[in-house]
Amino acid sequence: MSERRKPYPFDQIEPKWQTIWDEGRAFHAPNPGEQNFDPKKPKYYILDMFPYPSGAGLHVGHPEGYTATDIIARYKRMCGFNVLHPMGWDAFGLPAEQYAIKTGQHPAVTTRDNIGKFKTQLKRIGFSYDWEREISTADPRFYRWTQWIFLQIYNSWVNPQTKKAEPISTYRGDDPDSVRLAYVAEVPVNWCPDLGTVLANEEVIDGKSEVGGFPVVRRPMRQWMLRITAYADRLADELKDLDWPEGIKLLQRNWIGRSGGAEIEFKIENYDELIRVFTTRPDTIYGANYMVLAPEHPLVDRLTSADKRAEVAKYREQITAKSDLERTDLAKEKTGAFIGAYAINPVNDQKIPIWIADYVLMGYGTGAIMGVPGHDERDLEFARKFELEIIPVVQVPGKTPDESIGCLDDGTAINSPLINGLPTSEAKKKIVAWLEEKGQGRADVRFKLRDWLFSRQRYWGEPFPVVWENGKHHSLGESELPLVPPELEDYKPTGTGEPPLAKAKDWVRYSENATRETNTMPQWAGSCWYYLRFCDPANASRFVGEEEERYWMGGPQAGGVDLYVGGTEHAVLHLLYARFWHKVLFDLGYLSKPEPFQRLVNQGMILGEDNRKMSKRWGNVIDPLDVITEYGADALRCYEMFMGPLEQMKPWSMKGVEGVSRFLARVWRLLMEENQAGEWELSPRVQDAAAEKSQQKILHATIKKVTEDIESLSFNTAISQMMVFVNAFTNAPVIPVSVMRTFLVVLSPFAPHLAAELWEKLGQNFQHSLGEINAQTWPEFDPAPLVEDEVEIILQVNGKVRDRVRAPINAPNEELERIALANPRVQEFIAGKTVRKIIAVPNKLVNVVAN
RNA sequence: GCCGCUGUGGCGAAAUGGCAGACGCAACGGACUUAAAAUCCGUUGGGCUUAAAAGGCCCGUGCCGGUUCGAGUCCGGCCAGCGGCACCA
Repeated sequence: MSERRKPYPFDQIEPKWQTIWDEGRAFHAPNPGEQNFDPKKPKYYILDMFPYPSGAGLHVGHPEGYTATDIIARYKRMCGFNVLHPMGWDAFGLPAEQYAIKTGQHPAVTTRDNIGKFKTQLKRIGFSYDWEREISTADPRFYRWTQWIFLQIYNSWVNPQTKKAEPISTYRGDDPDSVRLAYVAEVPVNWCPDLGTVLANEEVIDGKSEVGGFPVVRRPMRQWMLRITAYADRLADELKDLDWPEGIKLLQRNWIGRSGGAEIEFKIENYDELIRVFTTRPDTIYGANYMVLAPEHPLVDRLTSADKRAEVAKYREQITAKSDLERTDLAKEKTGAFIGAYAINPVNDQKIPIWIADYVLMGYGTGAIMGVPGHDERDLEFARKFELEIIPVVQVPGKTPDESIGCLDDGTAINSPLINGLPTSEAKKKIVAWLEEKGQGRADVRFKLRDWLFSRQRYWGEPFPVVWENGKHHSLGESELPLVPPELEDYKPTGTGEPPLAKAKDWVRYSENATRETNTMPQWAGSCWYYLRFCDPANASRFVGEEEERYWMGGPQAGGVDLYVGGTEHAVLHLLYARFWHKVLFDLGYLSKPEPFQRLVNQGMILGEDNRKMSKRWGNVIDPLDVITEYGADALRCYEMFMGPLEQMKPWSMKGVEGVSRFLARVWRLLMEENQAGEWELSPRVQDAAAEKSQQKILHATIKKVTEDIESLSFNTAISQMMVFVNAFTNAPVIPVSVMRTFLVVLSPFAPHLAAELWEKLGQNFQHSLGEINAQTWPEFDPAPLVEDEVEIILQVNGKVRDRVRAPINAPNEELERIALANPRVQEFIAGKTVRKIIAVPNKLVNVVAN
C-alpha cells in the first residue's frame, strides 16, 4: 500500500500561509485611534454565531457558515472595507458541568481544553479571524460585564409613557421592585429533575428538555425573571427594519404572538366582583351566552355557589392531576363544570352562566373568556358538549345566518342591535367605543410571549450580582464585579431545586445578615451581548468603548452587525433574547442602534451521505479534520460552498469533495508543472503575453459572475463559473500572466492558501512588486470584452425552438422578423398556415405565431 | 388543525417570464501507459424514426387547471417531504 500522491502540495502550502498570516497579523482589524486605522474606510462587521466548545470538536456544520463569512470578509477587505470578523466561545454550558460531575475535573479546565482544540481546528481551515479579539463568555474579564449588564436591567424599568427603559430612580411609585426589568417571582416553572434545574419555555419541547430530552414538570418556584414582555411590541414591530429571512421574522412574530382586541368587564349577579375577559372579536359579544374561567382563576372560590362546591372541587382536582401535555392535548373532548354563578352581558343585560374549563388557560389574556359558540370553534365544541345555546351574530358572505355558525371569518353583524349590518372591522370599533363609554371595556393588546425565566440551578454559569437581606434583594455595586463562583468539590444538583452554589457556605455568606443569590444565569446570557464585546474586547473600564461601539455598530441601518450567519435553531431563542438586551441598553443610552443584527442568513444543515442527520447513531458523521488531511482545507472550504445554496439543507458527498479537489489541482497545474526530479516549478506556458480576446472575455465574465454571486451569497455558482474559467484554459498553449493574476485574486476568498502560493510563485518569476495577494484590490469588471458584434437569435414557431441564427447585435426588430420569416426551418413550420403575430425580443429571440 | 419552506436527470444542482438540465458527481467510450492509478478528450433526460450514423420529430421541471406569443419561473386548486406553532380566546 503506497500513499496516494497528493494532487497538489496543499499539505505544505496550507500550514505555511497560516503561519505567515498569523505572524503578520494579517487579519487584524484596527480600532479607531489604533495604529493603521484608516477613518476613510467604511466598516463591515461580519459575524458568525460563536460555537459552544464541546469535547467532540468541530463538525462539518461549523465550517459551512464560517467559510461563507470568511469569503465575504476576505472579499470586503479587498473591496476596501475595514472588516471586523471575530471569533469567540460560548463557554458556559451544561456539558462541561456534567463532565465535572462525572470526573471531578473543574469545568474551567474542561472548557479551556476544548477551546484550545476548537481554535486549533479553526485555524487549520484558514479562516481570517482577528484572533486578537477572541473572547470567552466564561472568562471573568467577560462575564464581569455580563453581570454589569444584568445590573443595568435590574436597575431599570419601562416607563409606560415613553415605552422605553429608564433608570429605576425615575420611577415615582412606592414599590420599585414591582416594576424592575429583572424581578423575582414565585411562578410555575419548567422543572427538570434529571438536569436538576428549571428551564425557559423556549427550552422545553413537547414536555421534554431541549438538552438531553428529559421529562419536565410544572412546579411553582421562586425565580428570577426578565420582563421581556415589556418589549413585546417593539420586538415584533421593529423586525420590519431588518434584512432577515421572512420566515425567521414570522417565527419570531408568532412566538411573540401579538393580538389586538378588547378587554371587557362583565358584572356578576349578586357580587361586587367583575370578570375581565380578553377577546379579539368584541363584535361577537351578542353571541356570548356563557362565560368560562380557567380552573385556577382566583375568583372561582368566591363565586362558586354552595350546591356546586363539591362538583367544582372535584373538577379542579382532576385538572391538577393532569400533566401539561395531557391538558393541552387537542384531540381530547372538552370538559368543564358550572359554578352556579351568573354574569351579566353588558350589551343586552342577559344573565349568562359561568363555567370553569381547562381549555381556558390562566396564563394567557385574563384567564377568562366570553363563550361565543357561534363563532369560535372551541366554544362551539364546548357548547355542543354541554348543550348551551348557539347563536349566530356574524353573517359570513355567501352564507345564511345558520350556515355562518362555526365560521370565524369576518362578515356582517346580525342579531346585534348596536351594530347590526356593520362589517366586522367597524363593528369591533363601535362596540369597543360603546363599552369604553360605559366604563366596561377598552381596546387592548395581548401577547403570547411570557417573561423570560432567567435563573438556573447550575454551577457553570454567571452568578447573579445580588444579595438577600431580610427577605429582600439588592444589587452589588459595580466595583464588586466580577463576582466569581466559588470553588466546589461537588457540582451535583441538590435535587431539591436548591442550586449547587448554596453548598459553598462561606461564599454564600455575604455579611452578618446578608447572603448571596445562589442561582446562576442561563447560557443565553453571554450570547446576548458578545457581539458588542468584539468591538473592544480588552476594555477594562467599560463593557465596550463608546467610540469603538459607534464605529463598528453604527451606520445608516437599524442594526450594527452588517451580516450575521448561523443556524435556524436560534431563530427564536438567542435572536430574541439578544434583541431584547440590545434594546434595553439602547434605551439606557449605551448603544447607537436599536437593533443588533441588520442582516441575518441561516445556513442549512449538512446531512450525512445517507441523507440522514449526522449522528454517531447512524455512523455517518464526517470529521472536517479528516477531510483536511486527505484533500486540504481549501478543498473543504470550496466543497462546502459548492454543495448547493448556503441556506438549503444538503447531504455530504465525499465524491463531491474529490471533484472540487480536482478543480483546485487543475488550477495548480495551470501554472505549475512537475520537472524530471519530481519538483513543481512554474509552467513554461505561463508567459508575459497579451490575452486573446476570448480569454479576456471569459476572465471578465468570471469577475462579473463571482462578484455578483459573492454579494448574493450564491457561492455554489461562483465556483461553477471559476471551473468554467479553468476548463477554458486547460489546453491553452499560452497562459497570460496578467489574466492569471486577476483570476487568483478572484479565487482567493474561496481557496486562500492555493491562491496565495500561486500568487507568490508568479511574483517570483515575473518580478512584480504587488505585495501579498491579500493586499490586492478586488478587480473591476470591464464590460467591453463581453460585447460582441453578433449574437445568437433563437427562432421559434408557436413557442417552440426551430432554429438559431447569428445576427448583428442590436438588430432592429423589423430585421429580426425578416430573418425569421426567411429562415427555411421557420418556413417549414409555417407552411400552409397564416402568420398571426411576430414577437421579437432584441438580441434574444423571435417567435412566429401561426395557425 | 394553522403558518412557513421545498419538490427539476441515476445523484448534488443551474436557469432577470425567452434554448430546461450550466458546473460537479457517477456511468460509458477513447487517448497516454507493459499495466494500473493519475491526467486529457468525448458521450450521457426519456421515447420515436433509421440497418447504422447523421439528421429529424414527440414528450419532459410533484399533480390538475389558468394567465401569456412563450411558464421550472406568475396566478388558483391539490399531493408529498421538511420545519415551526399548537385549546393563545
